[in-house]
Amino acid sequence: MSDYDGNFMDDLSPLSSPNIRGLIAMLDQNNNDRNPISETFPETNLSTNPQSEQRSGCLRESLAARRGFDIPPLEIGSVSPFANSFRNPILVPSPILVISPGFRSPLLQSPNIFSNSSSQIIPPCPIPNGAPPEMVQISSAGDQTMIIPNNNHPQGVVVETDVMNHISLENGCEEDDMDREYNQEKDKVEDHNVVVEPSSRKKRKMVVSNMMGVTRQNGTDMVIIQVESEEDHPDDGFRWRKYGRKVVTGNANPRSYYRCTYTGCKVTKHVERSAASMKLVVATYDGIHEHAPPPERIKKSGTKNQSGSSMSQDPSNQTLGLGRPHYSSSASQLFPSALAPQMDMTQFHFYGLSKLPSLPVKKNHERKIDHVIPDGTEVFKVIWEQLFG
DNA sequence: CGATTTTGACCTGCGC
DNA sequence: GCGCAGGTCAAAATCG
Repeated sequence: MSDYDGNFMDDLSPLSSPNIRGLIAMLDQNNNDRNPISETFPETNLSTNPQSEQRSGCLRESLAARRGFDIPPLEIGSVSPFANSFRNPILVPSPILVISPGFRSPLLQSPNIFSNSSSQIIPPCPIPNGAPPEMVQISSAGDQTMIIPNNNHPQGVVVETDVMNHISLENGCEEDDMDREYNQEKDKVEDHNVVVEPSSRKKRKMVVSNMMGVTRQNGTDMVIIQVESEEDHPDDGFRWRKYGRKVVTGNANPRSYYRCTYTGCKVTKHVERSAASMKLVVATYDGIHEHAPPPERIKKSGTKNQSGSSMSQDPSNQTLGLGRPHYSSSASQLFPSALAPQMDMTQFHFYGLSKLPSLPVKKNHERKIDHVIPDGTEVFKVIWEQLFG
């Protein structure tokens, strides 16, 4: 039996899993004079399109001024060297949070930090004063949001954003007042840089956002994660059986469909290479594992993991880190087990990571990944510092 | 021989 | 009603 099987349930004591309401109350106490994130996050998006930046920027500032806060000016150069490649006004640049091989972050594994969020009304989280736009937003349940200031990360999380392109097309997804206000005004702006037609019910379900987000949608258990991986099916700790493969429109790379092989588990996922970059694998998880990951199979030396179904003894292997955690991972080194926040990432969406309009794929145009998080735990560390630091 | 992948056919929902 | 697209089924093939 693995460490995980033996210990992880013991780590899930109520005290070790402060609920989000409590977390945010703590934040409020520490950040009384700061703007709530729910009002702030539209400004976290950056434009890389000079024209739309000009127009949307004015709108953004106008809206922000009405809300009583300032928006720091954007320096394009501080965002990403390939930000300028997104200039097509009808395309939404994909958010990029590049997670390197070996990613098995507690951020993606702890099951409870935002648990039961759909039924709660959560006060908005504050963010630091003067927070720059280069930040990773973590949001949940529409009214739960965390933002990770990008520049707090020692190596800089790669986040490409485009000004206020947060368009929720979720059927029944509630916009907050500012979003609604913004979208109404945005519609008046010609040549705004997003055109997304909700042409079907499935498409309506998607949320287009150029920011990296972690959000749980009411009534859904879908998570979309994009990672850099050479493997077509990166290890996520669970065992999967492939049951289908399909080429979908907008992506020449086939999508593979997997089902969790655990008896009774109905979690499915599909995995495809990003149309924008062959380096990126987009995994969409549907459902929540109600079981622990199976013990890791012992990989015989010299044999390939034939199934591609995610079992490996090699800690350097690619992981997506969904489901419940192996606390033998670096997570347990970052936090004492009793403090390690619990969050099941199958309860969140990473908006805009896969359901975005296709990016232009240019031959000989290689999108450079200039910053890669060496270990996903760093992402969580940043969140943790924001919450309790 | 069991587990897993492959792949064409089929099903379902949606827009027109 | 038809066509399209996404998702699933299931028999055959493959692998260890």
